[in-house]
Amino acid sequence: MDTEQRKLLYKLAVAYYEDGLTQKQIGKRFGVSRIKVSRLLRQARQEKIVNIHITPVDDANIDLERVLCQKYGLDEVIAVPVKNGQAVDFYHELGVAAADTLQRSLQNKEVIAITWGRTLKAVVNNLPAMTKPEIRVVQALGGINSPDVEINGSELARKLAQIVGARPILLSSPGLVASREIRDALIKDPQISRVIDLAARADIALVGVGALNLESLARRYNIISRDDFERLKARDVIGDIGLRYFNSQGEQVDDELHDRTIGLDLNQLRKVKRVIGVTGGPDKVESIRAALKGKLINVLITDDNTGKALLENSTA
Amino acid sequence: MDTEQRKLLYKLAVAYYEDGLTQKQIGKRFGVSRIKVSRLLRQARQEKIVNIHITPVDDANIDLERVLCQKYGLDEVIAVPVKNGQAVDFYHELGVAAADTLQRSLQNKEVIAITWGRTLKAVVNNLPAMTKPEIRVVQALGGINSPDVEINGSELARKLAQIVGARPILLSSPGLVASREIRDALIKDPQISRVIDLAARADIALVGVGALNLESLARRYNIISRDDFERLKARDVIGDIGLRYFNSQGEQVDDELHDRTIGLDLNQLRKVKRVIGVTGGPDKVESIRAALKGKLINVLITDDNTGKALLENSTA
DNA sequence: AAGTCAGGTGATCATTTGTTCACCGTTGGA
DNA sequence: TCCAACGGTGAACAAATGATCACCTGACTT
Repeated sequence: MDTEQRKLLYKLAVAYYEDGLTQKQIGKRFGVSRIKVSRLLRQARQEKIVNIHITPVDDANIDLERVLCQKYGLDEVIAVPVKNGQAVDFYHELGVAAADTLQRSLQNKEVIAITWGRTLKAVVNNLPAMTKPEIRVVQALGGINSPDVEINGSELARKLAQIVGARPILLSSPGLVASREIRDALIKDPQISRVIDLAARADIALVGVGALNLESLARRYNIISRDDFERLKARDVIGDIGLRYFNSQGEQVDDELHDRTIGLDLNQLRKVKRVIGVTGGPDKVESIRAALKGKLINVLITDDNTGKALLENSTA
Repeated sequence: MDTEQRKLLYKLAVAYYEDGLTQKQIGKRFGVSRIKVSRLLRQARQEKIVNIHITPVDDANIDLERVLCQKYGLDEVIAVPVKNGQAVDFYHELGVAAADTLQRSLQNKEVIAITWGRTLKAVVNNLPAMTKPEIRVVQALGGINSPDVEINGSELARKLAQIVGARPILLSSPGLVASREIRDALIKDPQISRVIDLAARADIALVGVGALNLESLARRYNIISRDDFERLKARDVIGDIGLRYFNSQGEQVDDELHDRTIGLDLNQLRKVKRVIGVTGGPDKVESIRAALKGKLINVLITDDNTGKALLENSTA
């Protein structure tokens, strides 16, 4: 390119980026039409006369997060650094990161749906107190019988609401019942159906991701029976979100369990604009991958080891 | 600042500047309001997380030009490099630079006013041919008797118009007459007054700057008499633009010469949005400085030596 | 010599961005 | 305990910017 031209681009760039003039002002000053200034400035960027450099923060996982974001089409990924695999720290770290992200997402009048699990408990416990009375916290899955009452959906929703200063909206029913008939009966109750409808319209959903294996709480706490477990396995189920089971493509699997579950289903969840999935661990990699493939989650909060594993291709 | 906060700023900056997302999209993705994205991006710039660097062009005068621009509140300054003080090259170089600037300023239907002089001749001679029939070139000062006919305003206006492919509008009168009465009579002629009126409404004025000294063409060609010269000197006149004389503050000086001159006066000139002054040389420094102080010129095209001299403070 | 195609132009319109304002919650002090 | 000042917030508005379109010009082809 012409030296004169380069010089002009330089001058325009200085006027725009350093002196902060508007394109119109620059056009007037240099006797060029406003639109031409716009084009010349673009050219200056293309010609690398203007360089925009972003100082990287010293966090090794930034790249990992970005690549994951792109690979799975996510809105945001946070991969917290976990040196050793210590369990206590692990949940805490995930909880802190998720709490931060959740807090940032809160304005004043959202509807937040929440499921259950150890990770979500950590999220709730790391959230600072707020006063947001117009926010509603909705329990997205019925109650769970577990030794640790604090991971129960009702308890989590209640506590989250309390911390946020919001109104809790709870599901007064179990998450899983013995038969389809019972489920149907419960669902007819407006007290229940209304809550689920509200959860389906949530602005934000805070969910964990379960794996279908012997370590999973659902199995360890006998929430699903051994028969259920085996049957799901046979149907290539790989994990769940809120007891809604999916296969390796993140598709909802048609099983009678589905008809005994009371809570948000996966198709409803997919419609929520911001689904924050907080989860990690070696045994969960494949179920997380499936959930991501199925676009069940928009924001993934996990640890770096899990993140790295997700970058590699599925072994299945 | 918080590391988490820095990380967020980094992510937003990458999304905005590298991935080219809009602030609205980023807000949606990160669960933050659009307006907040705008504020955070500004913060990222303040915190130097985002650095905008402009590659300097290898032209030593860029800084000089910029400083001059600021010091005198000009729109633009071009200081062409002149190693040796060779006269021929000097006018040619100034002409090339001015022609480039003028050309850039031309759209399609401007009115260009032009005065006279050696420098302007060089400008016109370095302009490439164009076809802009809607442009009008107006002679801003009546004719001058000089040995070199090509520096005469009529000739310059005619030639400029021809090269641009535009319509010339000439002043059929001398630039300086013997008495106020003659001037008044000529001015009454609509043929003449209309031209001056048009010049006063010009979009662009192309002018030289004269010094009031013995080297000046006005004196050498005896355009102004020895008496005129001495009288002006006594009135602290320091230079002229188009035979309109001004003092060291660039203010028009009240002298009878003024009433014998036919052409644009300084107050009219000042109203033209884009006055391109093409001029330079050691003997002209102080008169250029005065013209700049008086805001008679918006765009200065000169040589680097003159530019440097203008940076220093007046000796007067 | 006429046609046509590419490149560049400004006008117009739509989008994006920044600014201003009123509001709210918090904090620090009386 | 109350009040006032403050910082932060989004809504509404204004400004700036980018995208699209139709047009023109100049160069090359037929």
